[in-house]
Amino acid sequence: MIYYPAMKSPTIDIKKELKQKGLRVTTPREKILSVFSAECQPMNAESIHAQLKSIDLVTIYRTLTSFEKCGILRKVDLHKDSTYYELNHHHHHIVCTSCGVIEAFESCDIKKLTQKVVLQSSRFKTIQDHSLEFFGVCKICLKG
Amino acid sequence: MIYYPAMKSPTIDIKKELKQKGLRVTTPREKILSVFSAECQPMNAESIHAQLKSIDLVTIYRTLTSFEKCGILRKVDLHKDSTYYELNHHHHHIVCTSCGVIEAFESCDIKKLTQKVVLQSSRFKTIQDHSLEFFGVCKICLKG
DNA sequence: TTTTTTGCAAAAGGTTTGCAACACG
DNA sequence: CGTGTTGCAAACCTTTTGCAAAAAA
Repeated sequence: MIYYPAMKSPTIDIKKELKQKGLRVTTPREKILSVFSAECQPMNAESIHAQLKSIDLVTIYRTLTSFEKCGILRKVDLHKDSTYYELNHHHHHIVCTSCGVIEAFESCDIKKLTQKVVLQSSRFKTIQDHSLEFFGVCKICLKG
Repeated sequence: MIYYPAMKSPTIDIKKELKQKGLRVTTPREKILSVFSAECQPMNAESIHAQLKSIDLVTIYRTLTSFEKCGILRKVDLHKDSTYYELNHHHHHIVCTSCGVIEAFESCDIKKLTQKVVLQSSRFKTIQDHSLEFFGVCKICLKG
């Protein structure tokens, strides 16, 4: 999966981050968070396991779940078969529906839209989060 | 899954719609499209099968895939375990992260944002589609 | 009649669960 | 020491594939 990030890999104090989120510091958790910190791109359980073969796949699934619950990671929907996670920064993606290349971008000014949506909604008073992904055909595929 | 639609169920000429999209008119396809037309909400293979027990689950999967390819349906990501599809109208959702209730809305003015994104992108010149879902806690859950 | 679609059985792929051994705090 | 976490095996659930029979054009 070719991926063009919107920003450089963040510097994370792994141990500190885990403690802050109320998680015990264990070797698998440190290693898995390190991978996300270094790669800064969406990853599924299998792609992490490929880099950390000594860690059981089951542990990776459990770690991803607990990281998501405590807010370290977030799920991303890229219209792929498995669940992808990434560091919980505010950014979005453009996915090429032909070759699958992904480009990230940070700017996303949908405050106004969010406000409008809340005003129109009878059941929601506030909104915590949103997912926004664009799908198109990249320049290279357009030419081919 | 409680669902509040943004619009009334559309009136669809099932046979015509199938032919228009270049699909053969078969009983399973007519029935499955009827379900979407009547319910007007996101559904997965299992929920359709629950209503159409005489149709094999495999046929439902294959039908959903072909409906998506020809543009009758689109995938929606609701952060659930299975793949949900809905009629390919332009609308979005607010999902309650506590009880799972879903509210749909139609207005979505992100043309400007889309243009901005394309201008900033070095790899994409146009964008065909976007997914936009909001996540929050509904009023009822807030009180509970 | 030719081509596509369906149903059944079986397999595949991703993810979860049970439980004993182990490690963190 | 007590509780949370890991690894292994096995189960589970959703989705896909192969193939012969049935149906559409």
